[in-house]
Amino acid sequence: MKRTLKYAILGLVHKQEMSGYDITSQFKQEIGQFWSAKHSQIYPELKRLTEEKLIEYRTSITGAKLEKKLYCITPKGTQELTEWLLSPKELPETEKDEFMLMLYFSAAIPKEENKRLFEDQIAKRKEKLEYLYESKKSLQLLDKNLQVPGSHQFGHYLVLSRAINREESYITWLEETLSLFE
Amino acid sequence: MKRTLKYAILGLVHKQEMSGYDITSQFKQEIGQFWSAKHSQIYPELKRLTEEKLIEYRTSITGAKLEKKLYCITPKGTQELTEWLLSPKELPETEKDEFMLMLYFSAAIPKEENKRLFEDQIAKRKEKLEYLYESKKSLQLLDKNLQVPGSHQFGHYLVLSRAINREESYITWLEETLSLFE
DNA sequence: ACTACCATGTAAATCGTTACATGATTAA
DNA sequence: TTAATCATGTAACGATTTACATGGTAGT
Repeated sequence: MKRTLKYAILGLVHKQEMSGYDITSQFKQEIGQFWSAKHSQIYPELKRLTEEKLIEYRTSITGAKLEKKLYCITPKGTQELTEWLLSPKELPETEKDEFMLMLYFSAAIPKEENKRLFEDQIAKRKEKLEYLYESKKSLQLLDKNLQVPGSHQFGHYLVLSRAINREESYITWLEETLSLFE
Repeated sequence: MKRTLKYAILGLVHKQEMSGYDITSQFKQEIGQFWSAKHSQIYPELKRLTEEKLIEYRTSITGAKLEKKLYCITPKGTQELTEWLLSPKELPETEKDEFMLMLYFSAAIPKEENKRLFEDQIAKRKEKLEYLYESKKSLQLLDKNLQVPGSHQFGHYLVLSRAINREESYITWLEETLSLFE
């Protein structure tokens, strides 16, 4: 009875009118670091939220025939979104990480293989971090007051900032731990 | 076709003979920070792995009638476990975090409410961190050479160490970000 | 013409949680 | 005797992914 996708969609259409395709695109942007869904999950959820009268849509035509449904939030939807936003969030008991699961059993493989796997993971995380730095740079060009609560892009800033912090601290730990093998 | 639970179970029964109940208990310990499953998912998976001849079991009786099935890994199971351990792990596109999803939309609620939610999250993460520190302390009493690769408890050390790093860096970010609101 | 992208949906399978269901053992 | 823990399973539901399925638009 958590229905987090429901609130993710309500939050997005609260910001502005959006199609299912637009929501799918958003989950490929910054917020996708912390929540996402495939279009095959989004379209049925949009239908359900419409039935629940939390959102509604108008139809817009692009070109000659291409139809899209632009969803916006209803007052009832805003009410439920606000309640969710204000509710304290419990910590998940488990934050799954396949690499760490592997490490837990890594006594079963040779030290050299362990080092190789650490190096591979560090390279991948550094690549992702570079991409996050670039995203933050682009965002800063758009908005000088980025770090001020209430600035237009503050939500974007928060997720990028935390995504960077998450990667940086993971990489630091990987590097420090790899050095134990040397 | 990922079947991560399969490898989690193979890894556990590779360490030592174990019942479904024992596996469930393990997921409530350190490794549960990075992977877990409920018993309702574990028992069917044990059945499946047995059919696939990756594990096998003997029956043991406690007291007068209480039966338990003690599973161990087969050579075929060890083979598949090793292949998985040696394979580089892709980064997940999304590492879900409901608190961060909320923050992305938090422009919709008052600054004071934001601060309250940050403080709540910091308190919860600090409480968890204290528990992790205590676990590490207990582990250090068991094993002086903890931080040496190859030490008996090295797998435990790695997961605890990373769990602590993860909480510490999250808390640091939360505190720094909260200060932007002041 | 062709490619990348826009746009929406459904079906099937898998993964994961909550609830249902039962019974034994151990220590206070 | 009663509560906590040991022990194993299934059923129903919900969440998520992969695959199936179709067609339009815009730029080169």
